Amino acid sequence: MNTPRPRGSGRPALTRTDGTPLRVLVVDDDPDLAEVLSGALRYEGWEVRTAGDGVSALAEARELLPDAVVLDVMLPDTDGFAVLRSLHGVRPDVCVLFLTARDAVEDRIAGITAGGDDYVTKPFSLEEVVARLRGLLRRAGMARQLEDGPRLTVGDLVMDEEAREVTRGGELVELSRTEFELLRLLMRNPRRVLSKAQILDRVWSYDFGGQAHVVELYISYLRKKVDAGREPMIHTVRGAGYVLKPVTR
Amino acid sequence: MNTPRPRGSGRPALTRTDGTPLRVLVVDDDPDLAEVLSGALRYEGWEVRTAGDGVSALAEARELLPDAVVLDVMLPDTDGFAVLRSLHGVRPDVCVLFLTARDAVEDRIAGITAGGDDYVTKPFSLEEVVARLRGLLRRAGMARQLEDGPRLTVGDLVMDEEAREVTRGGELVELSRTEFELLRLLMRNPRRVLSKAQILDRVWSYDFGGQAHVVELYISYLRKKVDAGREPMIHTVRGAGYVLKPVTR
DNA sequence: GCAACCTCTGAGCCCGCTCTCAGCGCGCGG
DNA sequence: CCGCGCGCTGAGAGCGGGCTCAGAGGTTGC
Repeated sequence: MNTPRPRGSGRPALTRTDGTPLRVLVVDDDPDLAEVLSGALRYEGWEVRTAGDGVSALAEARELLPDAVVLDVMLPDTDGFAVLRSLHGVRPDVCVLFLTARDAVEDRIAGITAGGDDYVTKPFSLEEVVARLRGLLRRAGMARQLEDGPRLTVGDLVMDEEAREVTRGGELVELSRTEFELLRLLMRNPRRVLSKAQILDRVWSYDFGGQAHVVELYISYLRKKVDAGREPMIHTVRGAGYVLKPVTR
Repeated sequence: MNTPRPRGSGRPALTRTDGTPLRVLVVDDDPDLAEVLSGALRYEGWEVRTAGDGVSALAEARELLPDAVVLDVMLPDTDGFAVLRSLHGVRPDVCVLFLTARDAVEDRIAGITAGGDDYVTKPFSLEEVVARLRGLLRRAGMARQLEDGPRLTVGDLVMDEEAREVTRGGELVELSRTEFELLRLLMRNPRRVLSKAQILDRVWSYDFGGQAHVVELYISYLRKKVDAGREPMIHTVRGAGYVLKPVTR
């Protein structure tokens, strides 16, 4: 069996119920942003294509028949509503994740997302986009691997993404938003060393100007809450980064 | 058995007694509104089609043989009541939910709805449409899952949707209309974090221009009535939204 | 026509979260 | 064994999310 594993991932490719990889179309008029997004999604196992405006998005969509679309609301030509309608015309069950500026007309977003669709405000972190997209797919029951539910488990550490709840050994661990996203990244990459730069890229929004120092800080917060008094699961690899490992005994 | 689960909700798909998904036809001449409605209904597990006028509505109906129809009374070509008559010709037991302007001729509506059908006045909230439609289906005994009755239970919190009655620990909790709808949304998504935007989309009418601030306000109202003095069930997840959870002990 | 209620707006406050800075420990290389 | 630098952590400032109160406008019912 020769399933072409997407580059980089280490994770098995996301596949649909028929075994073919999940397809996503990224639509944004900023080519840099589109590139970053498509890179991250490819890394996650998606088959990705991009478009820069509404018209070419539709053309691509007709050809690709994507399972999901990441769609900037502000496009040079069309408006989000029209694109959405056309997309649903091409494929009624397509999942759409909107990208929108924070103070952009939120009222218009309200309503667009009324179905199963979702949105993320700029500036966003890659982890957030990836997680939302996974959420959409899971709820749509499209991906094989995701059908077991929104649970993430490493050792006795369990994360329920929908309830935003984390427990270790059955005990509830309360986390802030950033702590939660950092831990999610670690849990989705167990036993793999992640550099501070990688972490910064995925957990913090792309326009974050600060130093990699915050990563250390948040790792220390996580340790206090997750490892507190217990056998540590978060390990420092000096000069390389951090790893999350289940306790081996 | 491989029934393709329609997108949405993590709720089981709405199915008819023979196991196939419930079918609904949405008829409205405003394509944006039709899109929003069909999105929401698909999310709820319906198989949806749309039409923009009376003639194509009939054509679609003959093909789809829908279990229910969401029907704007004001159509460009025919009037809603003529469509209704024809629909009943296609399928006598079809459920119809009318959409109508507030000051429309209420007496005519009243006459129609005597037959078991229902109506909602514009502007409406999606939760309202969805709930009414569920009510129709339940009364018609068409959906499998709904046969157990209009009761919604989370912990010691119980909602009777038809009687519009809520009790916590046996004590009656009196709620205003908006409070009721907000709580219903929360109760239909227990243990799942809902963002303020999501809540706004579903509980407030689609033309609501205001800020997400109202959601906070109504959450605080709900807390005073539902959580008053008791172990809290409504929880804030900072930067993410709100969750309703049964008290864990 | 009045009273009660409901809904929403705006302002102000509080507090949790995020991040900066600084100092210290400790591992590692010399 | 010493010194440097990476990593850890405590303190604290600033910010912004979220809560509450007060009140205006609208609607319903008497």
